[in-house]
Amino acid sequence: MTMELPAHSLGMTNLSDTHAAHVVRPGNDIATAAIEIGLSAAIIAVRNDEPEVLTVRGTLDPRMPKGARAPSPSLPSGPYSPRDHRTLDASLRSWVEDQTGLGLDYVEQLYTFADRGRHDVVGPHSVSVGYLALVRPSEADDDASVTRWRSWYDFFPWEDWRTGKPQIMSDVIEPLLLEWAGRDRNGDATHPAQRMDRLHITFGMDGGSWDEEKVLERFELLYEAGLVEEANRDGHEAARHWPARPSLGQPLRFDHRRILATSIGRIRGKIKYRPVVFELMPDEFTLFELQKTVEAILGPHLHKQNFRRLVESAGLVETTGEVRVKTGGRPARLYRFRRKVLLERPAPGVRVNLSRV
Amino acid sequence: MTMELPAHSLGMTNLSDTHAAHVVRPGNDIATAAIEIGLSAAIIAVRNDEPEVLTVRGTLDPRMPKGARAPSPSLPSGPYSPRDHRTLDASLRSWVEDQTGLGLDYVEQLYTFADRGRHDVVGPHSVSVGYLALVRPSEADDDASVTRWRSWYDFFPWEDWRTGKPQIMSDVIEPLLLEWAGRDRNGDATHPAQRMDRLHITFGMDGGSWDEEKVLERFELLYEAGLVEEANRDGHEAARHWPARPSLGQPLRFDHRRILATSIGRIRGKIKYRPVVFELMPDEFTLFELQKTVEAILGPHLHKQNFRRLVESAGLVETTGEVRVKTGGRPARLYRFRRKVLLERPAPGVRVNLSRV
DNA sequence: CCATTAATACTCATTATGAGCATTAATGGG
DNA sequence: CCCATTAATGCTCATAATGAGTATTAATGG
Repeated sequence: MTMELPAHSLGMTNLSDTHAAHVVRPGNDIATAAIEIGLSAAIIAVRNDEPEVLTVRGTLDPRMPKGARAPSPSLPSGPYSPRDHRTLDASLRSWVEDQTGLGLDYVEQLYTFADRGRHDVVGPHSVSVGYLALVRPSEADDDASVTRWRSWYDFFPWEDWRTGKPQIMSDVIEPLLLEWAGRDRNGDATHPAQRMDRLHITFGMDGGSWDEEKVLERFELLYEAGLVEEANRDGHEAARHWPARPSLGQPLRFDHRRILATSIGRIRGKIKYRPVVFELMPDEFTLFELQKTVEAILGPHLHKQNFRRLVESAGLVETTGEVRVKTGGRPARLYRFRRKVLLERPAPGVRVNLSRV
Repeated sequence: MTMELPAHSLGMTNLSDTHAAHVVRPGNDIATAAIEIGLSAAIIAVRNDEPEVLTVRGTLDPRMPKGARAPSPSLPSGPYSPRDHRTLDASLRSWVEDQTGLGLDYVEQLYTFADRGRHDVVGPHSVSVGYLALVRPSEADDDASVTRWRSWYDFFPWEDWRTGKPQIMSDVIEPLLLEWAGRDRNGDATHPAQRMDRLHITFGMDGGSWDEEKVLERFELLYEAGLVEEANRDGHEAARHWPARPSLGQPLRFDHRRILATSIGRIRGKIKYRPVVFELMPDEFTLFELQKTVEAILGPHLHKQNFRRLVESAGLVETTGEVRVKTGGRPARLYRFRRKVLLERPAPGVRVNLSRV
């Protein structure tokens, strides 16, 4: 048997040139500072073709001074309590159910962050474990007054390419980023166009292309450039370079916008090679409804006939025998997810490609 | 523009049917049990076409009774100390350098585990963050007496398909797993062939195919079945069902074999779509050396001519102009990684496919 | 000088992918 | 009741990507 390999990558190559003495300490003794672990979940649903995330309203602390602004909303979150739960997952589900009433089905751990100085909290050191959860529209009711479903583009307006390049990119972001890149040379001449390279890769500026998966990279760059409110909040040095204090998109508390960025990037990537869309669909749906859900997440428009061909030929769905009539045209057949594909999958790994990008 | 979507997945669908009362608690207060965070790294290198991992020898504690067995080796690891390091990464690099003298370049966070009862440690609760690091063979010297490079197949002999299906699969593992699956029905009749389904997916038994990326899933299944030493060590119930106490592969301390399993699965997956192989290569190499490194990781043999075609057409490498002579045949041109591809990458995400598997 | 061993160059059949064109079947108005 | 409109479906086609195989070329070691 032979395989083919794909071809490239951003390569998370971190160049740390630290080379200390070769002191070798055997064994490993775990004994150090006590830390708190916060679990946060970006809970995603697609409702009316709009990708949404469940937020918890920023409530105004009654002890706060009059006229203080309500704090930013946050993602459902809470501490990990090993006393009550054996695993992080279990703890998260429990917290989410307490806070939102939602029983989660699909849950995926994203990343563990521990940036000191990237929260507006004081107190003990905390490490933050981010999760992604997907729920079906039927689960996503709007009753609660404390939680609220919001379009994820409220927080990342520059990610909304559903109708072409968003205005905010050309009008606001690109000029500001160019200015930021311009300040690059002032620093050290060792890295000539380091910043422009990053803009090229992450924002597709200067002739690059837009990679809809690089949501986190873009947010991190905007944070570093001091262009999102969180950077200002955290007292990030770069934020002081802007006299006008620009603030792009709605901020979230703690590092929650970073977790949401990670989630969006992850789901955009995963939807392309794993049948996760079905976690967002009701039991029965038309192929076009399925397509619109995928498009809500990815942005660009898919070729309808080819989408149908792909989904059907891959055996992902089976018809229910019924049709939906009020489509505006010819009635559409209803389908359901064929769970059996999960058992049939041929040789998933055979699709080698080295770095196709 | 239109895109195509791939088609399936194991879908980490966790069915939690917990549906508590819809108690909604606003805000989010972080305040709970103090926990320790352990960082561990699976440091990988390919030396002489053998995929290896750096281990720290299990030293015999002098207080231990005479004749006690030396504890299992472990991965380089240590606690996260927020006082000394701002990020988890920084802390990890520092620990690794202390323990092994290695300055890491490519580092990637894998997963955060927190299974109470899955360590042989007593004391405070600890959460474990696993990392994957890749180093070049030139970095991987064998001097130290405390650390040791070992083939990763020492720990996962069933993963070694380089010369076809490994003996241990047919002779030992499959029979034991079938026995385990047989005990399934005894439990509840609600899940008829649940275990067989899992064997079908993870081990390709009963007509399924072997997915070289499912390293973690296989290890977890063996753990659950009580077939790896760690399950016995942790007092896992399933381990008691085996009178003969089978133990497959070399065990590691704590949950380190799980972290290594995650690493192998991750790198096997990633090498197919990101140019991470080059993190394992010296500056100059022949295309066949590159291929052998990929094969060390993936197992199956690649078609030589097609591999060359892929790598060259993707613009991943450029020739140095020199050749290597002692190849055993015609001299081979030397190549180096073309770092510029990282800036050229077209539209990486355009490769939509929904779930191609 | 020749047999052996790889490296490298090409060719070919099959599939996968990206785009259109054509047909079918509801709906809402004359 | 017929027709224009709007989608859902069905099919065809050109091109690119993949998996395999055959043919050459250039060292090395008797």
